[in-house]
Amino acid sequence: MRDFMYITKALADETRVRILMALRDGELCVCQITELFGMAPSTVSKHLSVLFQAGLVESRKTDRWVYYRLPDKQAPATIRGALAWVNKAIEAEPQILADTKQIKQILKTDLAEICKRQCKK
Amino acid sequence: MRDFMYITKALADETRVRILMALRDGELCVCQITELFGMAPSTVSKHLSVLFQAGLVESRKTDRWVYYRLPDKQAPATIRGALAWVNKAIEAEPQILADTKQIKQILKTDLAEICKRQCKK
DNA sequence: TCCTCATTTCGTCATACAGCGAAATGAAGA
DNA sequence: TCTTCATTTCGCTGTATGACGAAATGAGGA
Repeated sequence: MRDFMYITKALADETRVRILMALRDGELCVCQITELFGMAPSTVSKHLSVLFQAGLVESRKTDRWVYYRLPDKQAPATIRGALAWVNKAIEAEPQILADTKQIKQILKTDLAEICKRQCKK
Repeated sequence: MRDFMYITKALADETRVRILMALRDGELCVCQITELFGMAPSTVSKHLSVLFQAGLVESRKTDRWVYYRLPDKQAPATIRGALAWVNKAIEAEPQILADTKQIKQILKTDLAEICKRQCKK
C-alpha cells in the first residue's frame, strides 16, 4: 500500500506529470527538463527524486549528465498501468502538446549550452 | 488538465483510496464510511466531496441518508481507467481485504444504530 | 592531486491540506 | 410550525510539500 501511495502522491503534482509525458519520446537530462519548465535545478531534481522513489522513472549517469527515462517493459504492472492511464488521459491536453513542441526545440540545441544556461542560475 | 489533476490529487490520500475500494460492492452512506474508518463525520464528508469533485463518486440523497457510489459505465474513460487501475493495483493489499471484511459486518448492522453512534461524536 | 561543473542536498519560507469540534443546513416527521 | 438528525460547512491547528538559493557531492579532466 505504501508503494502505491508513493505513486499516487507522485502523480498529484502537475509538474511531475508533465515530466512523465516529456519523457515519452526518450530520455532527457536534468538541465533539459529544467529548461523546459523554467524552474530552478534543485526544484526539478526534487521532483525527479519523487518520481524515482515511486518507480515511475529510471536514471542513467553518463559523463557529466544524469539522464532520466520512463521504466522499461519489465516494470511492475502497477507502474505500467499508471503510465498508460496518465498518457491516455492527458495526451491531448494543450499543455502537453506545447511541452512536446518545446522539447523538439530543446533537443535541437547543444546540450552543453543548455546546461550552462540552466546551472548558472 | 485541471480535471485530471483533481483526479490525481483525490487519489493521493490513503483514506480516499480506501473509500473508493469500499464502494466496489455497492453504495454506502456517510455514517457507514465513518464507522469503517473511525474518523469524524466532518472529515469523511470532506473526503467524499473531494472524490465527488474529481468525478470518482456519485451521490444519492434518500430519506435521512446520503449514499455514495462509484460512477456507472457511462462515466468518462479517464474516470473508469483510474478506478480500474487503482483496483488492480491494491485489491490484494491487507488493508483493503480487512476493510472489505469490516464492511460486511457493517452491512449486517442496523443503519440507524450506526448513524446514531457515529453522528453523536 | 586539484578543478570544473551537473546534480543533489539542505535550510527556509509560503502555501496546501488532513484532522477535529462546533455551528449551519435542510429535509422529514410530529 | 417546530424538532430531529444526518450531513455539510466553517474555523482552527499541526503537518506536509513546493519553490528557491546556497552549499555539498562526486565524477571526469587538467
